[in-house]
Amino acid sequence: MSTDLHHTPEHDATERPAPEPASVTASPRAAVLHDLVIDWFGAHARDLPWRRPDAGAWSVMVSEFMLQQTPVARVLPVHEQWLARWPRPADLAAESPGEAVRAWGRLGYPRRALRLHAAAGAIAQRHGGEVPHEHAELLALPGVGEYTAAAVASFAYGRRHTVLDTNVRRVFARVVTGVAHPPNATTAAERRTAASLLPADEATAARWAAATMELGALVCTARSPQCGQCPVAALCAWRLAGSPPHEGPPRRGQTYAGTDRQVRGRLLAVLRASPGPVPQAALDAVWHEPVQRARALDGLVEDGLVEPLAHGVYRLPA
DNA sequence: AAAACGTGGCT
DNA sequence: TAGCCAAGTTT
Repeated sequence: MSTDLHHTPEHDATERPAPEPASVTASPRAAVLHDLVIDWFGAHARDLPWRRPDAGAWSVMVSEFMLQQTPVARVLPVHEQWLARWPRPADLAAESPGEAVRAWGRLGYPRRALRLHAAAGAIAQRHGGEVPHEHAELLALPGVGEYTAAAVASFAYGRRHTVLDTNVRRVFARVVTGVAHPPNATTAAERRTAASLLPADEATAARWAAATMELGALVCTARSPQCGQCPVAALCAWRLAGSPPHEGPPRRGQTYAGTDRQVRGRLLAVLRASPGPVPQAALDAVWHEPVQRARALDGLVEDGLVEPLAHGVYRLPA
């Protein structure tokens, strides 16, 4: 079946200080896979602002923060506004965190705005204003986890990293493992698969990362995969197995209505809409239940998303 | 390691 | 309609 797709483990550049193994001979099937997906990418990749030749590392980094759990279509306009307003990390760092939260708009998970603002500050202070090249340095920035560090290093600087996001995980689950969906949490086996398939050549690896992600986003989608358009349908383990349905525990579901998250969202929406401080009464109006409302507001203050002023007045953090 | 953390479009 | 899903990170 697909066993020879992953018989030549290579090292992820995540372990960069260690000597890079001389180009291990990739299996012929892996090489074919690389070519098919990368060629497909060349013909079908979307023209996204953060992928253009003139896009800098900062543009890439802003996009990666915004794209965490948020669809491309919603990110596009906000990303454009951010880059126009804050063309460099130092520009954002010079603003108040509250302005970052306000400009985040309705992208969701506004703590990302706070973390991106803090990351910009760290970049301005510790990295001379330039987005760092090293995976470890990126990982040390607030809001940057394993995925985002690899994505920025790979997409912005062409470095060799396993970029394992939900799209890539799904592509590998199907093409390599032969199942409909990846596990709920990333496993060591998935990391091994990704590492074994990572092209030895740095530039090719970066291209492969973007290409597999795009394939998952456009063709090998979660709901209704377009296998008829897939460049690797002929060697996809899942297809060859007859496209069996998902087995095992139900996929991660999220409840929202009635949760603290919903209340937080409403409270913050009021704060964002107001240019200045907001009286308690305006916040009280968003949710009927006082205990939950107070808990949500406390949480926002705790997170640094809201700043309490004297006598029951609140605002976005200055 | 499980759960919290927003928002909106699609089926 | 109700649930699924979207380039995850943090605690």
